[in-house]
Amino acid sequence: MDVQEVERLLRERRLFLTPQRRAILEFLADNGEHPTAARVFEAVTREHPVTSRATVYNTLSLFQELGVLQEVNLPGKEARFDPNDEPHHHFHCAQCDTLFDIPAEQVQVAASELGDMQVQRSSVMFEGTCASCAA
Amino acid sequence: MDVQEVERLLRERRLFLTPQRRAILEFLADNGEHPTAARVFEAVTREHPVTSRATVYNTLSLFQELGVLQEVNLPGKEARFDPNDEPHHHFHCAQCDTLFDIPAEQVQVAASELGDMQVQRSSVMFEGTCASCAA
DNA sequence: GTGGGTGCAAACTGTTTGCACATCT
DNA sequence: AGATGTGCAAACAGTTTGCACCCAC
Repeated sequence: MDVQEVERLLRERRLFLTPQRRAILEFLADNGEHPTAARVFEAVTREHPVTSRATVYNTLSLFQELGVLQEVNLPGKEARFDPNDEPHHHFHCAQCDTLFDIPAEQVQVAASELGDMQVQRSSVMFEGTCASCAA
Repeated sequence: MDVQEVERLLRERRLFLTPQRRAILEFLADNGEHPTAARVFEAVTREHPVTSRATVYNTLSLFQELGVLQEVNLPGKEARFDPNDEPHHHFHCAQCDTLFDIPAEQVQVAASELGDMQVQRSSVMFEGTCASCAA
């Protein structure tokens, strides 16, 4: 997720890059931790004490529409947001609940016999125990 | 998901096979539609008019603990429940929102370089347009 | 000036919980 | 009999919505 790129997309749609949006954007841009909406809110209010949850959710939805952000859902967990725009998959550690990115090159998915279904995207979720939990 | 098998697992744990549990079980057993909790509730109350949502949720959780049921989550959607105990993956049609099972044999997932992560399960979610929506 | 955007609080949805009563073995 | 399960309603968490005010262009 690239700040410049998002700025361009916003301009293209005649949408403002407000301070709140910029703050959320900058927080996400260099964040590999798949934060929840609550984490984003917390981080943003640290710099912008007056910010509302609604704005955070609005912005997260907007960024999803712009295609620069993806929502990841796990049963019984809050949604996590994933700003990684390289094609990739995920590994979820059942012990510590961390979500890791797995570069697409490291995973091969091959499907035969999907009939007439048109696949636009495929994502793999690995479940298991991460290195530090295994130790 | 096999009725006999679940009965056995319940007995093993000294748990009752109550009429409600049986009704939920039978509804799920031959159901390939990945129903939501609400759909299960609806179906069960058709035969057992007095049944509570709580019981449905309790039972669905119990069945998950027994390992005969899996929850499938998609962003912004209610949880779906999947009684298919053959290893398989999913195809989600973005148009009609249907969730299809894709037998595991039709999909190959190969991962290299997962480091010390211990993979216990992996599931692939395909997103796209199903045959009837494409027509 | 005018289309967005924002904050706030209330609404909403899906799910969980607490508790008295009922049921299964 | 006694553990387990149930229904009900209230609580809950996360998210969305309505609305009045505000701000960037």
